[in-house]
Amino acid sequence: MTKVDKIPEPTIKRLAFYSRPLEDLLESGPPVISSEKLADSCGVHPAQVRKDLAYFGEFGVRGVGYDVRDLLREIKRILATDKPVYLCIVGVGNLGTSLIENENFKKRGYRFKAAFDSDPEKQGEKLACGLIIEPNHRIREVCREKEIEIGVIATPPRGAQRVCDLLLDAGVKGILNFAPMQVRTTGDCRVENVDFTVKLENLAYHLHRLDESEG
Amino acid sequence: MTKVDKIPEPTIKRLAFYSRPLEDLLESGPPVISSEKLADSCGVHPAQVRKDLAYFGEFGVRGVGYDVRDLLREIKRILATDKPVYLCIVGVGNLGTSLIENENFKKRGYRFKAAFDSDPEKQGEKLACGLIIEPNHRIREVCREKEIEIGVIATPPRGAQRVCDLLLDAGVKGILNFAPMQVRTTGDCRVENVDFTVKLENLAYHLHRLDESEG
DNA sequence: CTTTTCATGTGCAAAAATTCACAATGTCTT
DNA sequence: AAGACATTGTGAATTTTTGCACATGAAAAG
Ligand SMILES: NC(=O)c1ccc[n+]([C@@H]2O[C@H](COP(=O)([O-])OP(=O)(O)OC[C@H]3O[C@@H](n4cnc5c(N)ncnc54)[C@H](O)[C@@H]3O)[C@@H](O)[C@H]2O)c1
Ligand SMILES: NC(=O)c1ccc[n+]([C@@H]2O[C@H](COP(=O)([O-])OP(=O)(O)OC[C@H]3O[C@@H](n4cnc5c(N)ncnc54)[C@H](O)[C@@H]3O)[C@@H](O)[C@H]2O)c1
Repeated sequence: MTKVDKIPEPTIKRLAFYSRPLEDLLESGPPVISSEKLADSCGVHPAQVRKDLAYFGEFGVRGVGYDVRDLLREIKRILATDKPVYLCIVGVGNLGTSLIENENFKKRGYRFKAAFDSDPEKQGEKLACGLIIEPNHRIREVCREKEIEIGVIATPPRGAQRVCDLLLDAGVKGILNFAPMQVRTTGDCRVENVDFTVKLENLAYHLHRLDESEG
Repeated sequence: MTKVDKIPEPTIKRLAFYSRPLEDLLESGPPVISSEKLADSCGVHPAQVRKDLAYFGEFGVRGVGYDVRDLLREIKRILATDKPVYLCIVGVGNLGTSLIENENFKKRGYRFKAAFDSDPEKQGEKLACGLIIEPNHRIREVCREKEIEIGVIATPPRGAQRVCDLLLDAGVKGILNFAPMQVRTTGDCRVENVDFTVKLENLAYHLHRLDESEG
């Protein structure tokens, strides 16, 4: 299907990145874009864009560029977001609620099909989206029943590993972890960690470097 | 100060990563840790840990390992998070509120010193942390007055670039951007983007790959 | 005091990722 | 129809990052 066996990990990240400006262009913009323009709006090198896309096929027209609509469709197909992806969330606190209510996920085909929380006070509560918060012991059954592929962890770090184990047991194939700790999984479940403080520490480091090189 | 001019970007990211298990160990664990153990709990290679740390000095003891307390202090010093870092947030919606209320930031020395929102309904509202939501036109004055170094953007993507420009004008040196779009800055202000859907798309891609290789 | 043990720090090799540079190939103009 | 032009797709060169392997040095054991 693809030109090489193993696609570089950074390429996958960038594909998702490319789709943002393409979505904007689709609504209001020229129907065609060059690798240079696309690279510009994503802050990468034009050759990088071409090489990334070339792993999966020849989507462009020489001398012209890429058809915005076609390219976006191809990228979505590659990333497997052309069909809905079913999610569940564990931990319906501040962050969890804001994730569920966020329109961005739905727009991109990610659907929350279930929500779990260990707090008995919250169980049974009906969310704006219509979901009812269920207890943790239902994770296995509900995930299997609703064919949930990805679990989102939005609990405090203390409970994260236990929740992770429950999700593994429920057969999810991917976990998006917001708790600031490393969770262990088996080989056939992939974890992506989202840690804002890592990004902040990155900023703090470079701010400081800037001061030094100035002085 | 450091052994080479340019520290690899991945090294900085990992330093932030290393600090989390160290914080846990500090509370309850042995006072010394080996590069192997530390690497294990972060999912990286032991030699990587040693090399990353070696850029900044010799923090370990041969035959023994690293003193947890010392190492954590060194890492915090390197990342410039040994002193408080002042933040402001623009866009106090679902996500913004959950960020402000999150204890994790405070624990690591990040302090929200101001909050802004363009919605007149929200302006003047007092948050749980004591901050009062101010209008955007106050960004410049307040940021300069309170010596805010980093701005957090939590507005819808449409307004993000405008907000970014205001923050630049206010003299912030770093921006943490949660809006799913690329914002443009001048050279002396660094941007870090947080985009959950990129991570989700990553997961979706690999889920699909897994299916393929199985079939 | 000497030997053994253990884990660091690091030069070097390998692997991965990025960028260059240009032939290939399409469109537009005359 | 031919030439000018623009931009892709890609092999090669370069840069960056990772991992190996072992000398080095500190502590513990004998
Ligand atoms: N809020 C943020 O902006 C933010 C930012 C970065 C990281 N995080 C991380 O995300 C996680 C959630 O943050 P939050 O602000 O929503 O916290 P929160 O305290 O508001 O919500 C946590 C929720 O998880 C539930 N919970 C606790 N243990 C559970 C378990 N074992 N199983 C199921 N549910 C459980 C609680 O009942 C609560 O509803 C934390 O780990 C936090 O560090 C949050
Ligand atoms: N909520 C999430 O979990 C989540 C996840 C991923 C990304 N995001 C992104 O984060 C951003 C905020 O998300 P949210 O869920 O909090 O949205 P929200 O609609 O709840 O809040 C947005 C807030 O920004 C304010 N605002 C709008 N334009 C502004 C401007 N120009 N200046 C100042 N304030 C302005 C609004 O008044 C509102 O209070 C969005 O870009 C969203 O895509 C959110």
